Amino acid sequence: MAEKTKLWYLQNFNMLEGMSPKMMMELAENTSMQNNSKKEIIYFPEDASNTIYFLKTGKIKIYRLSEDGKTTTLQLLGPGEIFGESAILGQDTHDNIAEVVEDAVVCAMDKRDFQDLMEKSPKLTMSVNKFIGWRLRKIQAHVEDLVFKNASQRITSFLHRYVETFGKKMVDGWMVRPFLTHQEIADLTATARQTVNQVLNELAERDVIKFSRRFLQLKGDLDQLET
Amino acid sequence: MAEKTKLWYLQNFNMLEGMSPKMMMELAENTSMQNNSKKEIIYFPEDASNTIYFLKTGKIKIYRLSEDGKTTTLQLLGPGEIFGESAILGQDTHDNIAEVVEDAVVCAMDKRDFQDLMEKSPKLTMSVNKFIGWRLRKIQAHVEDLVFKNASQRITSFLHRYVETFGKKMVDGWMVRPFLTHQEIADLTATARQTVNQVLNELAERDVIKFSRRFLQLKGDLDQLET
DNA sequence: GGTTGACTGTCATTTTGCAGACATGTTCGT
DNA sequence: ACGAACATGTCTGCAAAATGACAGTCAACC
Repeated sequence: MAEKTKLWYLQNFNMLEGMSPKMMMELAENTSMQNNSKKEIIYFPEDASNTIYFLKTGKIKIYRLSEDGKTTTLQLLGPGEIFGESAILGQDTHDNIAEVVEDAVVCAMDKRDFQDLMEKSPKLTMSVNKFIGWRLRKIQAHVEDLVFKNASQRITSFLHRYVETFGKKMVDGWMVRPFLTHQEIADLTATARQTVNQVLNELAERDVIKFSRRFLQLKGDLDQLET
Repeated sequence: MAEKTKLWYLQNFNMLEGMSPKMMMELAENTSMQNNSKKEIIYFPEDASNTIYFLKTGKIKIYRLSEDGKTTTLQLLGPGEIFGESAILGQDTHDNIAEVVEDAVVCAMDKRDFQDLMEKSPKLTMSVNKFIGWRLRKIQAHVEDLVFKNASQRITSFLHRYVETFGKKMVDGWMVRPFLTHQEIADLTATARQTVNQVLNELAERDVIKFSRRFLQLKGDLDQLET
């Protein structure tokens, strides 16, 4: 495959910013690409974690199941994010599930290759550390939300983050498309489907948002979605 | 100070296992020791994170406050654990509070020194990654507990972990001393003080445990503390 | 050794949001 | 164009636990 195309794999990843072109080439050389469509599972818990993934386009969710079949989503990832990082954190199996939420292009790299590169480049190591730290903060904030906020606050502030991350700014507010199902939002916020529905309709009532299955529109400013 | 004493600083840290003696000397050289007594704060959020800490003896809790003064404890750390790791994860401030729960000996090392050593030793880097991965798993399990378990299950399984980690095995069960206050347990399990009291008394009723302010005794096997 | 402050034990009260049930609406495949 | 599968809207009851209030206990420190 043409080198240019290979390099394209690795564009738009914050984590790799500032790496030397030579390094990037080497990385790209070891990377392969796959197309995954909605509902495909990338890995299960107990699967060997030999691979680290770069999400080029689409959305992936990382979630967990309880014994009695309930679901909670730990993270919703968009373009530019990395997942399956347990591979480079010295763990040989995954402990959660990665599933495609929205058709995705994923770049995969063997953990050994990546670790070799890390040994050669302290700069890469630093970037990885930074990324992990950022991930750690995010999940701590998640805990904080679960403990301090009630159901509807969790839903509202999730919407805030969601619109901020995935939305497009318009003259009169924000637009996100496509949107998630109520059940998906419930799993992300540790609430019940019915509660999500209720809160969403309340917000629509107050004319803060407008939504349907395929889009969500925020009228006006992001900070209406507070508390 | 005598080199032997310096080296003592760094014994019993899983993370440092398998490091070369030379490396250990270098690490020890850059380490200083401090005694901290109960209720002392080691760092606050927004404090610059220039230091990484090794907990030699005692207990430290890492916690967060909400705007309206509520508390939740993210982690309770015992001898052999590391904290303040955000320093090596490329973040320049802390985002939570580290407080001494039980008189502690803490070894402190400047993050720059530590990072220099990491650059020299890929082995150390690997260990650090492993440690971070482990920390990440722990907090993900915490989230899972919060979402899937109810208050009394959280309290019981916290007791399980607590006894396992800090208790001494006896002929007829386990003993932990000193014990935590009900409020501290409440903060760790995201429950109310009164609920902790209730659950504890229930367990005592069923003759599974016996406790007072200063100790907790588990009669028989750990797996009585399940679900 | 008595007073102060922290911790424990136990109520009654109130709230939140989950669960179940079911109707309606939408999408997609054939 | 039809029906199955999936998604949304809405109601009702219920239960877990937080909250608030207060009495009893313990320990430490003048």
